[in-house]
This record gives sequence, C-alpha cells and structure tokens, in this order.
Amino acid sequence: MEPENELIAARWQKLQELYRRGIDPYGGRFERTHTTADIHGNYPALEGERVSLAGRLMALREHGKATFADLQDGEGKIQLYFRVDKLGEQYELLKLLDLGDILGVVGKVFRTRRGEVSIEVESFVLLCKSLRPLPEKWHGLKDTDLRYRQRYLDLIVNPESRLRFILRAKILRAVRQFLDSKGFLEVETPSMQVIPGGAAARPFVTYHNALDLQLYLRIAPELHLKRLLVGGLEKVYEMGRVFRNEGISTKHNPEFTMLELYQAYADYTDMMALLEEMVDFIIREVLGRPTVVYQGTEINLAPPWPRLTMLEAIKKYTGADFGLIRDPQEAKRAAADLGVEIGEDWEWGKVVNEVFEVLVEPHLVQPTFILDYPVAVSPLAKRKKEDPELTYRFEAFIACREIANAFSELNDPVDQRRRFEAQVAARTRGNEEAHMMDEDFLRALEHGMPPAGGMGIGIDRLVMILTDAPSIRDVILFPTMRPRGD
RNA sequence: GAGCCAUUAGCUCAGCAGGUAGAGCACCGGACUUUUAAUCCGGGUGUCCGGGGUUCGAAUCCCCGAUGGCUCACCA
Repeated sequence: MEPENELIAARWQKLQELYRRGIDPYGGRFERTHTTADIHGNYPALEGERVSLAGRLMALREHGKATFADLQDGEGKIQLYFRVDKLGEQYELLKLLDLGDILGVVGKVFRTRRGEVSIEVESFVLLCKSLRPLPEKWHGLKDTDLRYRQRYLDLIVNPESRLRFILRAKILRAVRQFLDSKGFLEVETPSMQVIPGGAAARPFVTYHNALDLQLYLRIAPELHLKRLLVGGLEKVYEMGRVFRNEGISTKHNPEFTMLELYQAYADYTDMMALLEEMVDFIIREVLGRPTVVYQGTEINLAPPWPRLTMLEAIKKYTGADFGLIRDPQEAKRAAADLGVEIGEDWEWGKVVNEVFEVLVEPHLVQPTFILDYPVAVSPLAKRKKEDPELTYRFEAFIACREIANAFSELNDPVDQRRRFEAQVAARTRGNEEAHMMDEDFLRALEHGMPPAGGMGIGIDRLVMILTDAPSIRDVILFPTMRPRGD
C-alpha cells in the first residue's frame, strides 16, 4: 500500500512511530462503563466519577501542556481533557493521534469553566489508527455520491443521517410491535420464485445450478402469503426486500422494503382502519406528535383520513364523471379533452386510472384513501358487487405518494384464472409488467382461500415521509449505485 | 432511455471577457495548562473527472466519454 497523498502519508508515519514505540495501533477489547449519552444524561450525579468510554476522535484542540478533544460514540459526543501533569509520558502520544482514530479512555467526569461536561483523561489506549482523513468537520459530507457510496463517512460526520437510520429502525420495530399485538404472525416466504407475481413489474432473473432452473427475484410476496391463508394461517405479515428491475429515481430503488399483511374474514374497509391505527401507533411511538413536515409541507397524519372513491376524486378535481362515461371510446375522448395522453387499445379502467394518476394524485398531499380501483388495473382484487368494472381496492396517499395498496382479496379461482388470462394476453401484446400464468397459485385458490383483506405498504416511502427525506436513497443505507470506475 | 445541471486540494467551495490555480477546514512545523468552528506565527499539499480538438496559450471555448444530481419517461 502506497500513501496516496501527504495527509495519508503523515498518518502512515505516525503508525510506524507507534510500532517503533511498541504500541499496538489496533487495540482489542475495551471495557466501557458509560456511553457519551450516559454521561450527559446523568451529569450532576456522575461529577467526579471515574468512567471509561470509547469512540472516534473527532476534534483536537491543543493548548501546549493541555489538550481538548471530542470523542464520538454511537450515541453522541463528549469532550476529553488531557493534561501533561495527569498523563505524564503518555501525553506525548497525543502527537501520534489523528482525527478519526478510535480511542478508549479512562478519566473523571467534570465540568469545564465554560460549562461543558468533559472527561479529565487519566489514561487512554489507541483502539484503531485511522489511515484516511475524515471529511470536513463543519460542513460535513455533502456530495451525495460519496454519501451513498461511502455511507460510513456519512454516518460519522452527518448526525441527521445517522438519526434518520435510527428512526427507520424504530419505525420497523413499531410496525412489528403493532402487528404482533394485533395477533398477526410474521412469516418469511421465498425471495427466489419460479413465477414472479403479486405486482406489475419486471423481475430480476437468476439461475439455480443444481436444479438447472431459472428463478426470479420476487417483485412481491403476495401470492405466497395468500397460500398461507389457504393453509389456515389467518393473520400473517411479511416485511422484506422485494426487487423490481426498473428505473432508479428519488422514489425508486431496485430493491426496497415492502410490508404485506393479510387478514382472513376481513375486507378492504378493515384494512383502512388498520392502516390508520398503525400509522397512528407508529407516530406516537417514534415521533410523539401527529404531524410531520415533509419538504416544507406540514402533513397531519392523525386519523381518520378522508376517503373518496377514484371516480369521486376525479370528479372533484376535474369535473368529469367517469361513472357516467362507461363506453371506452367516450372515456378516451373525455380523457383527451382533459389533456391526458392515453393508449389506443386501453380499456375503460386503464383510462380512468391514468386520468386519476395525472390529474388527481398531485393534489393528495394530506393523507387520503382512494377507493374502488378499476378491475382492469387490479388483477388480484375482488370485484365490487354493485359495479363489476370496479374492485374493492384502495390506495392510501400521503404527500402525493402511494403509501399503501390494499384490497378485498380475490378468492374466486375461476375469476382469478380469467384475470391471469387477461394478463397473459397483455403480456403477449408486449406488456412486460403483466402477470404470468401461475397454475400453482390457482391450484391453491381452488382448495379454497377464506375471504380476506390484504395490504401492501412501501416502508421506504413511509420512512421518507416520517424522516423528511428528499430521496429514497436517504433512507436506504446502501442504495443501488453504478460501480465507480476505479 | 431523453433533457438540463454539476464534477477544481482529503472535505466545503471560489476562480470562467482564454494568460498556466485560490480560500476555509483538514494537514505539516512552532507558541500556548479550561478550549470548544480555540487562538497566534510559518508552510499550498492539485491528473482542475477522462480523452480529443480550437488556440501562441485551455480549469475556462468546442466535441466525445465517465459518474452523480434534478426533471421527464418507466414504475398499474
């Protein structure tokens, strides 16, 4: 290894000097009595106590025979105070330290003249020598490319990034806590599937050697979870990674975290209530307040959320009543009049859905349920009894983003087969996102699946809103990036 | 996939009527025993993203490419 520049070379020289003096620069086990947060949290009580703590050296302020430093651990920072008359010969070793080094220190808690709770160090041990310089201390690391590729640097120097991932973990825990308390069973189903289904998306393809089998990474766990309903597991959920071979944007990462849950003998109205209750629980547990500010806009997440059907929503925002325009040709004309571009061969439902997405979604800033999606865009949802062109399906929107998608699950195997056939036909016409025929799933349905409500929630997008993250890459520790060409 | 923008020191950035590169932090040397973006004195450490071109001369202008960001497309 050759030092790349002067800054790294200086650290290498210090490393060699440490070896010369018989000091192991890579330490070992170190017994901590406290974290920085423990000390700040119990300050007056700990005054004068001897403590040991460990962390990364983030700042050094030399004053000749005394030196101040900032030590950062997993929970925060604390100031260290080194004096030559306390440390004797060890004081000289400070010259061999650099920002970024990891230290273990033992010392007494005190408060400085300026009021800063600090540790008067009695001894310290080098636990790891850092050979590369940290990003700048004041501005942090701003370059998004480096922040995503070298997330560890982002986590070291940008506290808001670290907090966001801690919050993400708390949100996931709250979700599990909530569902467990409701009697849902957490399950795990295959990520590698013979037929990818449960969503409209292009899959990643992989290959199993021993089976000589092409497999797909799952685009959704849906069809396996429904098999579990057939098997008598009446309330199940899975929170896991799904993979979609599509474009990358601030709202899309090729792998992302999806929560899906199914409840036998329930329907989509139960799912609405469950979602409201779950989000309410999460914000109470994690944020402690019912509102969030997302990118400058205040959003009130407190239930209940307004509900309107897709047809009502379109009427509200465009004036057009597609409930009365049921002929596909007329619907296309109406859509065109509204300035919405539509495909020649689209059915009524697809036209309506397109009008909704283009003209209504941008208005859905505050939490809103949109009900009764067209059957044409809902191949796995139960038809509405009163209107077979529509389904018992809703999506929940927050900040103009789809947060949840739920329906009364289709449990009629004959209708499901017809829907798959329509999907296969669309696939033949070149729609690569359409479903494939899944005989194995149909066989399960033919054994009988209880009526059920099911729901899918994009966890990353929920975390984005709850943590005010502008990009999905800000809530995924290692987002998918093109490899760097060095 | 398309358009726009960006890429300069380890980091954050300035420099662009074309004249051969700067600041702050970091770093190196020195002073300093309660500082905290410590301070003071001295030091600029560089493949100006890469490759071509125009020009006496390119960080700056042109072309191609790389990577990223945003917008759009895609994502029911």
